[in-house]
Amino acid sequence: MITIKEIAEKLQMSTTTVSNVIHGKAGEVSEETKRKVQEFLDEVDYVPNINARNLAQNESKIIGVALKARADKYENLLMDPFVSELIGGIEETIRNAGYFMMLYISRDTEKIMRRVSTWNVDGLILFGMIGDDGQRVSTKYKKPIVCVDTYSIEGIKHYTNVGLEDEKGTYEMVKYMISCGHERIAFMSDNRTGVDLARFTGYIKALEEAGIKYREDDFLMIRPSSEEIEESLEEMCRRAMDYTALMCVSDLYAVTMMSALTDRGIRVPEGISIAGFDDNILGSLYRPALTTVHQDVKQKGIIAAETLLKQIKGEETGNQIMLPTRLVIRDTVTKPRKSGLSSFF
Amino acid sequence: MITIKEIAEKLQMSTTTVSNVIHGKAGEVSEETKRKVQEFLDEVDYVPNINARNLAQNESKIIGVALKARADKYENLLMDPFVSELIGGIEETIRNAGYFMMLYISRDTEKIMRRVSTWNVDGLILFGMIGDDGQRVSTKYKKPIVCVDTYSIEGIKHYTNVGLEDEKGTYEMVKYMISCGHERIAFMSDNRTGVDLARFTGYIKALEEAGIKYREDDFLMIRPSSEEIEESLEEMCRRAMDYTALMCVSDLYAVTMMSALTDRGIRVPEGISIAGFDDNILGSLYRPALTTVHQDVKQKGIIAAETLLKQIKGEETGNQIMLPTRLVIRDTVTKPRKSGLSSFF
DNA sequence: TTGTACGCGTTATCAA
DNA sequence: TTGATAACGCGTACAA
Repeated sequence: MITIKEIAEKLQMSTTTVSNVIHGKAGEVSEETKRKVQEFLDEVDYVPNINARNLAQNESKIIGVALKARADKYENLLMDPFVSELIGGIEETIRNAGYFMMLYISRDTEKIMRRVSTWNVDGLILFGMIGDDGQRVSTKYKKPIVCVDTYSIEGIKHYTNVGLEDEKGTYEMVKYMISCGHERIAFMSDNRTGVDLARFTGYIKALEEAGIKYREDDFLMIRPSSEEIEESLEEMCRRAMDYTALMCVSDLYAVTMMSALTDRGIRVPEGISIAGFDDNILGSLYRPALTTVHQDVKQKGIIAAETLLKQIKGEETGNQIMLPTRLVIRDTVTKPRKSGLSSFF
Repeated sequence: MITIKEIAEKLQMSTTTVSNVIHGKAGEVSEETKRKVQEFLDEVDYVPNINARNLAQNESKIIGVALKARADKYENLLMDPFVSELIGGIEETIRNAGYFMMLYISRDTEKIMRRVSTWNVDGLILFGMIGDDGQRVSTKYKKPIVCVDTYSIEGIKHYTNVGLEDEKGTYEMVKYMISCGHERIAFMSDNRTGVDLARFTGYIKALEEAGIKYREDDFLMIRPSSEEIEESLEEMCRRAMDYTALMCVSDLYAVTMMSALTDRGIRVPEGISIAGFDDNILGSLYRPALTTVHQDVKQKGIIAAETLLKQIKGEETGNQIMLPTRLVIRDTVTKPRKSGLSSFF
């Protein structure tokens, strides 16, 4: 690793001159020396020491991306197609803007913050925060922050959330289900906070609007941990049979349920209609193809990164950006079956 | 961001003492001052500046992870479940060892190298390299490198490849197909290099061993770019009908083909048997559940990271690590249909 | 146009 | 047991 100092020595000139050439401060240096330095630079393949540069300039050109994993979900957060697509969008945008991406995953907000502030990253993108996580972060960390899909950011200043019309998405889908003739519609998720809560709210709203009464039983709470999943699926399938349609909080759960139901001899949509949310590869490749609520996840990542870059430049960005959803009608929601499920056994 | 210097000032002592307390050099400092410093440290929530630390110690604690995207595959490389699972394994291992992960994606080896050497990362994990990419990288970049799934690393020194028994995997699967009674078995992939070539070779080997003659037509070359995919799938389905079984190079293609065939009224496995390779969520969730060759992708990531960390510590690691595969027999490979496909129309 | 000298925050050396 | 001081490599204000 050759240093500026060494180069200056070899070339019999000052470090300032070399540095100036490197940074293309053309006016400050003669053509002659410029050429000489440039040649030597190429020859020895000089790469600056980032640590020294960052230390001197007090910036890092690094964007920190911190994912908070939920203990009960996926052992490997990146396996979630949603997460990887999101990161893909972020990475691409950051890279094109000349920044680097530091990826960090943890279940523990404290740990995340400790690590993140160790690296003096120029900005932060947070995903998976719940409750007052966001606030705790933003009081500790004074640089630009953009959150993705966070539903608890009231009253915080330098803080933008990139979210989705979650409520509207399920609202429209459930309304569509009702328009198909369904009256007994269950909702399935693994929790009732944040994004999931918003989607649930849309479901409730559509039911209410149609004069359908919601009972607590209509919420199917799946337990996705690998030890419990089989047992939980068994319960989900049993309970699902009381309904003619099932609104799932994600494509993953929708497809998982279709598989589980198929294994138990229940056909979709003949036995029960199912809708998902996300519109990812899981649902589009499955047969019957999944009727779902579309969101552009990559776009979400791009917007999040762009917003953060703006903030780093000092621009104001507002503190809520809502991306639209769109119904994707495919083959898993049809008219309800006539009678009980008994005909399917 | 409070610094050691400031702390030392406030506490009326030297930076050395503070630094010693931070690093737990217990013997060097009295209990009394140790306690005093520790208290203050907790109070102000001190976090070290990594740039300064790295500068002083001449290391970065960063592992670069460079993914080379193929132009014709996925616009968003991270959407590939394989890639995200791999990265998940790497990230976890790196993090637990106190390192950070820098993620960089590009199609251009030169660009990757330029970026990567700017960051003086302590080591490099490369994925997706083909041909002499690896060599070009390793001549320019003198620090530890670990490649994943690279098939062209002969004669390179500080270089370890973490691969898979690709050939053995398809060999055993095709052998299994043959044992089920299949004689007309096609192979499907989108290229014929690296990993795909190895898997193809296993297929050929199994055919030869059974005395089945391979014709060039038996290789179904899919074109996965989004513009061509529909047309290509049409062709794939048409050509697949000449066979009783299809060995796909990945679960993604296997499931894609099952969907496409289903859409055309061909049932799997009644109409045609299909096997995949990878054993990811796509195949396990699909119904009929996919018969496939299992590989532990997360483990691959873990091994790659562990190997790199060893190299960084100066240990020798050999230059080929081969992970095992395992047949996962589910529902998509059965006995061949009796006659032509006409009975299915 | 070029060079000197200092600061960035930390760790390490060596003297007190 | 503590403290001064010198590195680490780069950028830059200011002097020459």
